[in-house]
Amino acid sequence: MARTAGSHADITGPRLRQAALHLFARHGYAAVSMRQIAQEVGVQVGALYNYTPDKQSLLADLMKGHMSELLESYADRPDAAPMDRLRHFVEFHLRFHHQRPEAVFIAYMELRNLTPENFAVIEALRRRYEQALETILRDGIDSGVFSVPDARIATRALIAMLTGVTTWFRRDGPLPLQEIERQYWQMVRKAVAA
Amino acid sequence: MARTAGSHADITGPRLRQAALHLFARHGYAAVSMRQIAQEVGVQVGALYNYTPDKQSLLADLMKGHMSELLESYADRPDAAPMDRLRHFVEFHLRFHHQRPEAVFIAYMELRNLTPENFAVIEALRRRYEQALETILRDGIDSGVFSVPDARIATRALIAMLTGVTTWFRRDGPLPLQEIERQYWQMVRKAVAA
DNA sequence: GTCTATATCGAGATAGAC
DNA sequence: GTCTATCTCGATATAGAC
Repeated sequence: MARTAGSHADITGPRLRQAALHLFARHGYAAVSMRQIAQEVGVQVGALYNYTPDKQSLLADLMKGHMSELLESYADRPDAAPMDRLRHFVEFHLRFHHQRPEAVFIAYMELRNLTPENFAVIEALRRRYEQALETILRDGIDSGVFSVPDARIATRALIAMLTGVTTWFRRDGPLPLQEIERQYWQMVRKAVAA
Repeated sequence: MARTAGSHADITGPRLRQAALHLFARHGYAAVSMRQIAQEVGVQVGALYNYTPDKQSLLADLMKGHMSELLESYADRPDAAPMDRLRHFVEFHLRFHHQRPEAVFIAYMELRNLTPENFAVIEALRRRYEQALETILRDGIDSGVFSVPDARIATRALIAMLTGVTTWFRRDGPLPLQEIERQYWQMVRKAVAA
């Protein structure tokens, strides 16, 4: 089974995605060139276009992949008590985002650089995720364990707070993730408690 | 007092800053060209360089101006009760940021596009502002009215939550700013209360 | 102070040989 | 599948006339 010299279909694809993720997160989509990405991957520019039709698709695919994975990974427990579901959401959110800081960063920094069509797709996925938290809050309000004037606003406030962790948390910093989880959970719990 | 035909020193300067603010916020620093800015201002590209040595300085000046204004506008009341000071901070933060959504957006989206020297300056200003809130929290912890495990982490959490408002709040939306203030204050107060 | 013209560079993307 | 070479375009920035 002779192969064409220099053929590496199975590894160049993933490497391209990884390099783009890394560079987009670090310098921003608009500031990164296909040439830079090619260098990081270790191929020439032309070769990249075997794996993506253009730069925009590269960004859109990264974001769609991230958001899809987020939604697939999250599993609500509609039968559990709202307080337990909220705690589960907070832990899930912090852990999931902690494991992919670059994808998270891109997902909310590069929305402006999506074409309108791609933006609509990402926005719909993001909205679905927010709905998950909003539902928990509404259920808790209905059963009297939570007290917030507007579940929609509280949802946005909590997600902004939780996602903000990725802007400063460092894996090799003084605090373990578990401690961050504990402290954020305290604040979230108290903020919405009845 | 004859003036050179086409001379508009006094208005082109401010217009340049305004156009850059608007375009950077909308499309991102790296995605905006000096040509676009010139078109928005209503002059040719070359004329812009009478007002800024280069594009980077334009960004840095906008950010420095914003952060300086933020720090100058905020006045703590160190003799007041921590709870009152916290409330004052929350209201100030929401109102100030509400009045300049574009500058706010740039201030935390374009940090990556600053040269290391400019970044250091902005970062120091940002740190000083965070310190203002952190001090309030520490004083409140000392006097027993607040209860959070770590004032530094709580500071970051609260600022992320409050600043997040600018990503979705619209002046012409269904909710007045006053209502937003009320709801966020409730959540902040409860989150850090003893 | 603004204009036109231009120098210099690097961008995204494609063609065709291997 | 990757390479080299290239097309086309637009970027930042500057020079010199008005």
